[in-house]
Amino acid sequence: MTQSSRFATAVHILTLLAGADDEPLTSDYVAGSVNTNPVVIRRLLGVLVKAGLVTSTPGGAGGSRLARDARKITLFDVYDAVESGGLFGTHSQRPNPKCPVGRNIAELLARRVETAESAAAASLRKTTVADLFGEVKKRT
Amino acid sequence: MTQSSRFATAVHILTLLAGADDEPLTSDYVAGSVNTNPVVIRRLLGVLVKAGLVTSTPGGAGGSRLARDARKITLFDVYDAVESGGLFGTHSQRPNPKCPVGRNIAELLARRVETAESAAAASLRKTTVADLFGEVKKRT
DNA sequence: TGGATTTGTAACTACGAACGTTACGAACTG
DNA sequence: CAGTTCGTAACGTTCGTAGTTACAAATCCA
Repeated sequence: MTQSSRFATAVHILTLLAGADDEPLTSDYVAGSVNTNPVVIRRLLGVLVKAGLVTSTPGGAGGSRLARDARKITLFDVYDAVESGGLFGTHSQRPNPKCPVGRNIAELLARRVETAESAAAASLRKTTVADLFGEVKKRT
Repeated sequence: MTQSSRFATAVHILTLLAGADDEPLTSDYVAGSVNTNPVVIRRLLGVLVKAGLVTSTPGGAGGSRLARDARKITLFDVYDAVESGGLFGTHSQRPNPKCPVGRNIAELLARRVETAESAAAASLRKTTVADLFGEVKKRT
């Protein structure tokens, strides 16, 4: 499992921005909804800016907004932006190359893992931030 | 990402056992191929025993062997046995319930995440330990 | 122009997970 | 009975994440 909360938090942030109708939201406001420290939010927003999903402006009346239509931001885009490394862990030490299994297992397993990750990615691509915000609105 | 090496190591162990033709392998021998400490292997073997994938016997001429045919052990079985928790992390703090997004986002996201995890699980079910050992043998 | 606001980022602490290691009792074989 | 091996407890190290404080830089508005 990706055992950081970055993906969930990033989705939360983007859903908030999707509902702000292009009004900039401050990291303080977002932190209030996520229930964490504004710096944690700003760190994550920095990554989202680099990924081209968000724009931020400092100063009075500053804040962050979506860089593009929420219908064009999929959950995979979000995952890809904020999580590094795959869904599955790999060997921590290089296995013994003198053993036939040790010499080959990492590569053979990596193939299957990549296939599984692709399947998960395809699934994540089916939902957009706009979809999530739409469901939130329906529940209001 | 599941950032432990337990899944990869467990697959490695089971592939070794699959090639042992029902001869018991010691944790010392397995540790030599995985390139780690025997206790790490025994800890993992304990989990695999509990999951019904492996049997172990102590004493001289003891060791571990597969509890069932390697063709009946899928990568999902292995993952499920040794990794707890999902592929994706969740919010570390409960979001603010006074905010419509905060109140709903965790549950709405969880649905999509479960779907993605199911897709990955289905993919892992397509490969067995016997498949991996077969490919190792082909490369020998 | 000057003060207030907000971002961006560095630095630090706290916490928990994973791994490696040592140690030793229990179980089993020959 | 001696030797082997597992099972497990205990401990230290390392690493990533989250939270916090602090402050410079950028921007807006009166």
